[in-house]
Amino acid sequence: MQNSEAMALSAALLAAAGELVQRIHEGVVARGFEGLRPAHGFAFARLAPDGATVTDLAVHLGVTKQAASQLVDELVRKGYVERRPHPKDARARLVVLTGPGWACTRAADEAAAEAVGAWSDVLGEAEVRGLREALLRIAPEGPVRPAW
Amino acid sequence: MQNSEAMALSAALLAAAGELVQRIHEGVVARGFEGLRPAHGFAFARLAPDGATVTDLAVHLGVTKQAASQLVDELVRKGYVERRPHPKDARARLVVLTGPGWACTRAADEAAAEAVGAWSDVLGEAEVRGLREALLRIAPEGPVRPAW
DNA sequence: ACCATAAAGTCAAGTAGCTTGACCATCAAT
DNA sequence: ATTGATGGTCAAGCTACTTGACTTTATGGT
Repeated sequence: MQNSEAMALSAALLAAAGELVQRIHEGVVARGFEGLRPAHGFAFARLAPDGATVTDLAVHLGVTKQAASQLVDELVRKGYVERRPHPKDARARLVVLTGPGWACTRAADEAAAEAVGAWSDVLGEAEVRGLREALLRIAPEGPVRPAW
Repeated sequence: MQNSEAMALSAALLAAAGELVQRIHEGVVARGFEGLRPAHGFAFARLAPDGATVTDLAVHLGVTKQAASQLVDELVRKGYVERRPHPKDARARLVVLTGPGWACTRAADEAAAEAVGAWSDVLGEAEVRGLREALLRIAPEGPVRPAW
């Protein structure tokens, strides 16, 4: 592997990831959810199954818990999540999605499927599947929110 | 393609891209270049062949020219680039890499080759090649500096 | 040749999202 | 019961970015 090929792969990877995030975000906006940034989507992904604490969210996003708390404030203000008392720990609070929060999560799923579908048209479904599995083997533990 | 699979692909793509950027950055630091952020590397990539104007750089990075100008200021202060008069346009200034700038660029190439080499150990060279070509066909025009 | 418009760059001020630091309430282990 | 660790918030500060205003030089039409 020559250096220039490694750089070409890096650039292609960044371009693909950037374009995907952009398209998902546009799809979400097109479905009527405004005032959100991609970072909020990363948060929704963590909150989706059963909710999470602010600290969980901070770890997931790779930021301080103060930053995660501010992000939750914002989502509460916009009606996408709410803070509920934690069933097992009186210090903690469980942040869960509201109705609009779930709707937005579904919209993001749809937008993602749409964006990836466009790739299937170019590569074919089999190769897209191969792509996903190769990436999963490469970076199973990569940061969710790459910061740079 | 189901929605959940699209999200899995998105997550894997982001994780891989994030990890790659992180590793390249660490490799650059390990080679003795400090005080730099990944964004500077994206700038180097544009400056590498023959230099570029601040406006070129701004377009490449997807930021305002003021932001690009500030970034150049910083790189000048740290000795990685210098501003030279533009040969064809007295308004413009050509930003070019200095010796240390070139050395840092080579270090980044090496670090990238190292990181991608680790992937080859997992996937095999052929599949990594396939990955690169699939990504290039998917997102030839993606943003260099995904912002989120 | 002249003027109007556009483009390259910089200075200055404001902003948004993050950080560090300090603090309180609660948990868990001795 | 005491001590240290953990979840969360408040407050202040930092930094990379933005918008706005301006100067200098290029470009194109008349």
